[in-house]
Amino acid sequence: MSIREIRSKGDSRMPEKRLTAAERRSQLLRIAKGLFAECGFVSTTTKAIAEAAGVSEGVIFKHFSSKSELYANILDNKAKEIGIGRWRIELDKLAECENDESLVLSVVHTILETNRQDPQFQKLTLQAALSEHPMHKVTGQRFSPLYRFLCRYIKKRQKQGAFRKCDPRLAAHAIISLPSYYDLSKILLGVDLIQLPEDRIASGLTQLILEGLWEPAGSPQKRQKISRPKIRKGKL
Amino acid sequence: MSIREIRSKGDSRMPEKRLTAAERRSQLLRIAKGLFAECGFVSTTTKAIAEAAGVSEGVIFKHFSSKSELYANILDNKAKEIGIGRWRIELDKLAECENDESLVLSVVHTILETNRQDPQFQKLTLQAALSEHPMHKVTGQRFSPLYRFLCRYIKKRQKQGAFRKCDPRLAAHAIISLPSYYDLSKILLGVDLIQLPEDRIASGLTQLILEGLWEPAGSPQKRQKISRPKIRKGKL
DNA sequence: ATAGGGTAAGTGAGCGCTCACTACCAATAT
DNA sequence: ATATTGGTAGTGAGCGCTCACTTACCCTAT
Repeated sequence: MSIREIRSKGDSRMPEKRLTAAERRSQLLRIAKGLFAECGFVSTTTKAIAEAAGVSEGVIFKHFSSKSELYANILDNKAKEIGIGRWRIELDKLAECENDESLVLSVVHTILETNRQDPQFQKLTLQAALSEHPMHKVTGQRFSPLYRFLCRYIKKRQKQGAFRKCDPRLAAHAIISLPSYYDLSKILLGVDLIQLPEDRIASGLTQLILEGLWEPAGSPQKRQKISRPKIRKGKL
Repeated sequence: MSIREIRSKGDSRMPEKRLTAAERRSQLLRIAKGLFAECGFVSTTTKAIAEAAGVSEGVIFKHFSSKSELYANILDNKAKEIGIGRWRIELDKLAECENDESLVLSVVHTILETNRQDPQFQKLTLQAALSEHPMHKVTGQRFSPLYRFLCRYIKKRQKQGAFRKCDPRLAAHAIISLPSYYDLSKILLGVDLIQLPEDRIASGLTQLILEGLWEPAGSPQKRQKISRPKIRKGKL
C-alpha cells in the first residue's frame, strides 16, 4: 500500500521507476482495488490512489477516463473470474455418483477457500452491493447457478428417499449460507469467533447440514412435526 | 422520502408547520436514518436530509453540531434498542425445559422478525461495519451474548446425549447464520430467491438445523465419519 | 420586545478532472 | 561521436463544482 512497497525493486536509491503503460495500468488496478475494498467508492480519492501508486494524480486519467471507469474495470475483471467453470464439472460428477458428503463438502470448502484467497473481493462486492452500483448483480450471478444446481440435486435425492422432505430452496440456501456467513461475520466483526482450522470448519458445517443436531436415537421430541411459531413482538 | 410526504399532515395548504425543537430533532433523526441506510454516510448529504425534511440546511446544524454527531445519535439510539433484554428470559425458560425445537425456532424467528420490522437497521449496520465507523462494534454486540448462550445450551444437550458430538461454536454459528444470511441475501441481491411465508422459513430452517438433510434410515453413506477435504485450488 | 424556529447567502476545503508542460529514451541524421 | 527528432510517461497548477458548515438576518407567538 505504501509508496515504498512499489519502489525499491532492487535499487532503493532512485525516486521512481518509469513503467510501461500496461504495467502502470495493472498496477493502478491492483492498488485501487485494495483501497476501494477498504474505504468504498466515494471515500477512496483519486489522490489517494495516485499516492499509493507513487505517481501524480494525472496519471490515473491517462489510463482511465474517470474514477468510475477505473472502478468498473476492477469489478469487471473480478466478475470474469468467478464463474463456476471447471468446478461445475467436478460437482456434476459428485452429483452423479450421489456422493452427498463430498458434494456438500466441495461446495462449503470452495466458498471458504475462494474468500480466503481473495478477502478483498468480499469487501468489494459488499461495498458495491450497498451502493447503487450495477456490480451488485455480481453477488447474485455468483451464487445463482450454484443455488439452482443444489436445488435440483436435493429434489432428486428426496425422490430417492435419501433426503428428508423439506423445501429444497431452503436446504440449498442453507448449504450456501453456512460458509458464506462465516466469512462475512469475520469481515463484519473483524474477529473470528470460532477459530478453527478451515478444513475443520468445512467438515463440521457439512456434517451439520447433512445430519443436523439431534442424535438419531435422541430426545423424545424428535420426529415431531415442527410447528409454526407464535408471532413474538419485540427486538433482539 | 419526498418533501410532500413530510408535509400535508391534514392541511396541505400552508408551506410548512413550525415544529418545536424536540419534534424537529426527532423528525431529522428519523429521516436521516432512512437516507443513511440507503446511501451510506458519505453519500448522504446534509442538503438531501434538509430537503427531505422540508427545511433549510442550516436547521440541521441548529440541532446537531455536525453531520457525524447526527449519525452517531442515530446509531446510539439503535444500539440501545437491540439488547437481548426480555427475550433472554424466554430463552432461559425454553432452555430449562430443554425444548430444543421451540428454542431454535424462537432464535430463528426473532432474527427474521427483527429484520423484517426494521429493514433499514440491517443496511445501517452493514454500512457502518464496512466504513471505519465505531458502530461496527454493534453488530458484534448484537449477536455475541446470543452466541454464547447457544454454545452453552448445545454443550449441555450434548452431555445429555440429545445432540450429536460436534463443535458447539459451529452449531451456534449455524443457528444464527441461517436466518441472518437469508435476510442479508435479500438486501444484497435485491430479490428473495426463496419466496416463502416467513413462518415457513423459520420452521424450515429450524428443522434443517435439528434434523439435517439425511433420512435417519437413509443412504448407506450415512454415519460415516466425514473426512477432511482435499484442498482444491481455483475459484467459484 | 424578545426569544426561539427558521431562512438564505455565503465560505473555504476538498473533490474529480484537465491541460500545458517536462523528462526520458531510442532511432535517425549529420 | 554528436545533434535532431518524435513519441510516450509523468507532472503539477488549477478549474469548476459540491460538500459540510457559518453567519447574519427574518418572522411570529407570547
